Amino acid sequence: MRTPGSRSDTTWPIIREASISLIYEHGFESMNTRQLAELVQMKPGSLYYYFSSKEELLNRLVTEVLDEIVDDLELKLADVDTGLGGLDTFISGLVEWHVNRHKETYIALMDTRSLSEEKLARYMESRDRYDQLLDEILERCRREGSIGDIPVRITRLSILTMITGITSWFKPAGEANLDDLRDFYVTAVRRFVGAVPVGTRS
Amino acid sequence: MRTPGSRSDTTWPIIREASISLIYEHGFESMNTRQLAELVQMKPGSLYYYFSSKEELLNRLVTEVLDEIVDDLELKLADVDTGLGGLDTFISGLVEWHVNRHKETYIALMDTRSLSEEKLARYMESRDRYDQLLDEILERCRREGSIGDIPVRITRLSILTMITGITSWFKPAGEANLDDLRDFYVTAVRRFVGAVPVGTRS
Amino acid sequence: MRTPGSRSDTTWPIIREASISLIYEHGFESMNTRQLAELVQMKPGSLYYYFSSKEELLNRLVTEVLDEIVDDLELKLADVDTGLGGLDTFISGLVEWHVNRHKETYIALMDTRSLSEEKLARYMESRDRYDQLLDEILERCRREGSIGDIPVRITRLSILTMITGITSWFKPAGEANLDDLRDFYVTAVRRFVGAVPVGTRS
Amino acid sequence: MRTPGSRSDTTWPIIREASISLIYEHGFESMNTRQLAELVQMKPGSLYYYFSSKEELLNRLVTEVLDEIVDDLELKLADVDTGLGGLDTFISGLVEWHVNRHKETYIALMDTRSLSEEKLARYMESRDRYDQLLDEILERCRREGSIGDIPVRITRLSILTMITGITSWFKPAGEANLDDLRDFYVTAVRRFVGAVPVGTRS
DNA sequence: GATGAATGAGCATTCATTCAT
DNA sequence: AATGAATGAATGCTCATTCAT
Repeated sequence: MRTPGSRSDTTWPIIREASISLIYEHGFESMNTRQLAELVQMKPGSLYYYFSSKEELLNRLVTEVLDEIVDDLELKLADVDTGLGGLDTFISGLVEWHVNRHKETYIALMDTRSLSEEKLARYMESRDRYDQLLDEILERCRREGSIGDIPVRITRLSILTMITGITSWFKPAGEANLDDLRDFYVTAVRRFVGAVPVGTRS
Repeated sequence: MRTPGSRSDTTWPIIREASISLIYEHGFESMNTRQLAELVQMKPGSLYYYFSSKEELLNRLVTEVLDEIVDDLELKLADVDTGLGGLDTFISGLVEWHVNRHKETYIALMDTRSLSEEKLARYMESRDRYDQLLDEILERCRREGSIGDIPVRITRLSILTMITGITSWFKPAGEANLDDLRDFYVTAVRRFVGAVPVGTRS
Repeated sequence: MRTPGSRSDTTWPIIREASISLIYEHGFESMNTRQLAELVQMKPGSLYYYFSSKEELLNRLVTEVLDEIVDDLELKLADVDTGLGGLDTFISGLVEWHVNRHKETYIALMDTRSLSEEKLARYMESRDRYDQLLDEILERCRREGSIGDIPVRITRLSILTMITGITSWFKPAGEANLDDLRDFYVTAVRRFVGAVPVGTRS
Repeated sequence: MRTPGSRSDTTWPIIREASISLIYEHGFESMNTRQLAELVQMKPGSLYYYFSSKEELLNRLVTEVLDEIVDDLELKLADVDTGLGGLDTFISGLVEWHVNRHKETYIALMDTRSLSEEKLARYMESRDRYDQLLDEILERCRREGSIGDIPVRITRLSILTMITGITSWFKPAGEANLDDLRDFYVTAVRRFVGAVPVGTRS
C-alpha cells in the first residue's frame, strides 16, 4: 500500500507546511487531522508516521522556529560591540523573523496555550533565553548610558509584545514591507527606551 | 425540579464570572460546558437558559467589554482639548481597562478567533471604532505639531498591540501595579511617537 | 401569575387546535412542547395543566376523533336496511370524516406509532370496532347476494387503507371537493367489491 | 483499534439490514444510533464511517428501493403492448415489491416526512416517475377503450395509496401469500377502473 | 510507508417534565 | 392558572488515535 515515490524526507516538509497553514488559519484546537490529511493527500492514520500526536506536531512546529530565532539572534549579536548596536540588531532581527515566518510565529503566539504543562514549560525555557538576551542588552545600554533610566522588565515585556504582535496584524499582501517595518521598529524602540540620539552622547 | 431560591439575576452573573475564568484559563475551545456547569453547580443543559450556544456566550462576553471600553474612552476624551492630552487620556484609560478587566480583555485578544464569520465581523466593526479613536488623536497631534512625523497606521497598530498585549503577561499578583503601568505607558507612548517634551514646544 | 381572563374551557380548545396543526405539519416526534407553548402564547410548563404528558395529548387527540367517527357511522347505519345501502353509507361517511377532519385523521394514520403499547392497544380496540362494522356490512352484502364472491378480510383492509389514505394526499385547497370524493369512492368501492349494478339483480 | 476481520463490504449490508429493522419497528425519529450500533456490534461513532448523518441513512434507504422499484417496473412494462396488460403488470409488480420488501416500503411510506426539504423534494421527483407511469397506463387504457370513463388523477392516487398501504398491515407470517395478493389486486383494480371484461369488448 | 476500519471518550445541545413561587 | 428556573436523561456527532492488513 505504499504510495510510489513517497519518501519521508519529502513528505515531512509537505506535512509541515500544510499544518502551519491550517493552524494559522483555524487555530490549533479548531484544525483537525482530517483536514490535514486531505491537504497532503493522505489518510488521517498515515500522518502518525510523521508525528506521534497532534500536540507533538504543534510542539515541534513552535519549538523549531523558536530555536532558530534564538540561535540566529545570538549569532548576529556576537559581532556587536555596543549595547545600543545590540538593541538595533536584536529588534531588526526579531522583526525580520516575525515577518518572514509570520505564520509560525503567529502560531507560537496564539496556540502555545494548547501545549501540555511539561511541553509548555520546556517551550518557556527557550523563550526565556530570548527574554534574557533583550534584558542583557537593555542592562548593558544602561551601564553604557546610552538609554534613559527605564524599568527593564516591563520595557522588555512591552517591546517583545509589540514585535511578536506584528504577526497578529501583518498581512504579506499588505502595504508594509520588511524594510519599512525594520526601520520603523528600530527607530521606535530607540525612542521608546529613551536612547540618546546618535552623536549626542558626550 | 426547580432549585429553591434560584433567581435569574443572581445566576447570570455567576455564570458570567465562571465562564470568564474558565475561558481565561483553558481557552475557549478547550473549555467545555460540563466544566462550566459544574463550577456554577448546575446541569449542563440548564446553562442554555442563559445563552443559546457556547459561541453566543463567548460573543456576549467579548462584545460587552469592548463596548464598555469604547464608550468609556469616548466619554473621557470628550473633556480633553489637546491632541497630546487625548493621547495621554486614551493610553491611560486603555491600560486601566486591560489591567482591571484583564481576563475578559485577554479572552477578547485570544479567543475572538472562535467566533463565526458574522459575529467576528460585527466584533471587528466595534473594534474599528477604537482604532479610529486613536488614529484621530494621532492625526490631531500631528496637526498640532505636538508629535514627530510618524506613520500613523503602523504607529497605531503597534501601540494597540502593546497595550492590549498587557493582558498576556499581566498577573494581578505580580509586582506591577496599575498606577506604575499607567505612568509607564503614558510616558513610553509619548516617547514612542516622538512627543515634544512638555514645555519644549516653541 | 394567572393570565387575566384565562379559562380552562377556552384554553383547551386552543391548545387542541394548535397541537393538531403542529403534529400534522411536523409529525408527533418532531414537534415539541416549546413550539406548542409559543403557538398558544404560554410557557411550556403551563401546558401541563391541560395534559399530563405529551403522549397523553396525542392519545386524547386520536382517540377522540376515532370515537366520534365510529359513533357517527353507527348512527348513520342504524337507519339502513340493505347491505349495499350500508356499504354506501359507510364509505360516504368515512370519506366525509377524512376530508372534514383530515388533519386529525392524518395524525391517527401516521403518529399512532408513537403511542405506548397499552395506549396503542386501547386505540386498536376502538379501531377494531370500525373494521368489524365494515366486515359485517360486507358479509351481509354477500348473504344478500349484492356483491361478488370476494375475500372479506383483504377487501376490508384495502378499502380502509384507501379511504383513510385520502388524508395523506388530500389538500383542502386542492381541486377535489367533498361531494366529488364521496361519489367517486362510493362508486369505486361498489365496483371494487363487484356489486351487482342497481336494477340488475334478478 | 481496528476489529480484526472487519470489511467494508460486509459491514454496510449488516448496518443496512439492522437500520431497516430498527426504523421499521420504532419509526425513524424514535430509533437512535446507539441502538443501531449495539445491534451491529459497533460503537456509535463508527457508524459514521458508513453514512454522514442519520438523515442521510434514511435517505439512502428509501431512495434506493424507490429507484429499484421504478427501474424494475419500467423494465417489465417495456414488453407489454396493451394498456390493460400494462395495468396488470404494473399492479402485479408493485404488489410484489411491497410484499417482498415490505419493511423498506413501509419506511418509505411513513418516515419520508423526516427528510429535509431538499431530500424530500428529490425523493418526490423519483416518486413522480411512478405516478406518471400509472397515469400513462390509465390514459392509454382509456384511449384503447379498455376501461371506463374514470377521473385519472384520483383513480391513480387511490390505487397507489391502496397498494403502497399494503405494507401497513401486511405481516409476512400472516395468512395472505404473495400470489393471492397479486391476483386479488390485479382483479380488484381491474374492477376498480371499470375494465371491460376480457372478451367482452366488441 | 500507507490504508481501511474501527474505537472510545467526549461534546454541545435538546427536550419533556417538575415544582417553588 | 400560569411562570421562571431548573433537571436529567438522552441524542447525534466529532475526532485523535490504533492497528491488522
